[in-house]
Amino acid sequence: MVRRTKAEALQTRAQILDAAEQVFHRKGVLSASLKDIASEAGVTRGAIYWHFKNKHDVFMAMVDRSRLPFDSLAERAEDASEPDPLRRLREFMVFLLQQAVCDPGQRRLFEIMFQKCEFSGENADLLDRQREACRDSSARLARTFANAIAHGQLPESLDTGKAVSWLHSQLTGVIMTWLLDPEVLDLEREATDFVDTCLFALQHAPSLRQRFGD
Amino acid sequence: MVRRTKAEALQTRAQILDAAEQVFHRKGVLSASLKDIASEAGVTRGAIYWHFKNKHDVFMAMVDRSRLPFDSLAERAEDASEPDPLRRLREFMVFLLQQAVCDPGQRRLFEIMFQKCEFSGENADLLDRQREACRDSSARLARTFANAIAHGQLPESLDTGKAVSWLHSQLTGVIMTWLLDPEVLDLEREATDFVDTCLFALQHAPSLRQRFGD
DNA sequence: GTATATACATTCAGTGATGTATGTATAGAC
DNA sequence: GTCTATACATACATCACTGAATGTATATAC
Repeated sequence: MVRRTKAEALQTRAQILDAAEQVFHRKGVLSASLKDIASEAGVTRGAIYWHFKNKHDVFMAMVDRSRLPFDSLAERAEDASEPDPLRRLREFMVFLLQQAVCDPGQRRLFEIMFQKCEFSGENADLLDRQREACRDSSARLARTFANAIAHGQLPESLDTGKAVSWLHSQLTGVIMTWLLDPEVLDLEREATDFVDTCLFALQHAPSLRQRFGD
Repeated sequence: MVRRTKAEALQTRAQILDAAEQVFHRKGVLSASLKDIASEAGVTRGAIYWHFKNKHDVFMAMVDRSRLPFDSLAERAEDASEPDPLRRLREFMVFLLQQAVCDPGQRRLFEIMFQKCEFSGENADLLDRQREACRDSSARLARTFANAIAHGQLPESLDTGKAVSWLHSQLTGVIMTWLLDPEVLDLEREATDFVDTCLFALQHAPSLRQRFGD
């Protein structure tokens, strides 16, 4: 059977990306061959080369496809008319962590990016894109902090730059640590405590305040 | 020229490991070929196959070689007779971060492990070893915390298990974030503030205390 | 209804990497 | 001084993967 309809072709494309996710997760992005992906998807390499330029292209498409559903939540926190931005931020962080635990696809993606991917050669630009995404979310965080400060939920003297990179490190680190050893951490249970600890430090730690010596 | 003396052979071995570190860092562990490493080291693949079984063996040897010099510092913090364990812990953490910034070899190692390595196939056991190392250092941290609690430097109600994994996440995260975007973080300057924020949370955050509901 | 572009499957040549086998000159044991 | 194990270099066979070329049957445009 050949020459599917357009809808079927789109489905084939999606199958390939699903298969790629599985195979990348199982064997690593570089160790995975297009043959592996093809047989996992139930097609031949020809189908992959029809839809994509090469393996790197498949990988990029797979990453792009998972534009996180977090945007809407994050946007509410940085909305200036939001009366309780800190609570939104808390919700967002907890949701992010819970999602990593409960959504297998999300977890697989994290594992691929953190453990099953070599950022070298062609994949090096993936690092650039992560950097950009990181800066984007940092800008959002900064706006959220400003919002919370305006509402008296965070101290005015908070060094927002420091606080942003600090909070970012937190989230990255806890996800990494959990991925490495899920037995030890039990992220699902401790997510709220973890987030609360972060927020507590933001509110009260003197070392996150601005310095006068600068 | 062939058949070097034993000392020269050891030096050749070290050269190969140095070269491997460079090439792994530049091209990624999996993308790097033994030919690359050999020419970087100024030898042929024959020399590598004499000293090592295969590329994976080279990689393992390279990782093992860098048994961190942190042990002595960490040991002092968990020594029960240490009068100021929290200060030792602080010193240790600051030293760790400063080392990541200032020692290029250390930084290269971090970048290789975090960004230039696929933990799949043969490399999967590297993950296991990291997990073990992580558990080891967690046990040390737990002893250090107990020590600090005994000295009244941390609250008795501190949930040490939670605190350990929390602190571990911190360090992992800040190193990852810094590696991803050194421009944004300036870890060298902010290392002490970062550590102080961690310690502050340990001392004061209610969400790191034990719960009665359990 | 025909033509053409589409959505793949199949085949093939080329490439680079690996592991091993072999060559070789010397260090060190005796 | 001879002999053997050592410390490599060189040469070779193999293999998997890639990318492109070709084949082909059918949607779809007209």
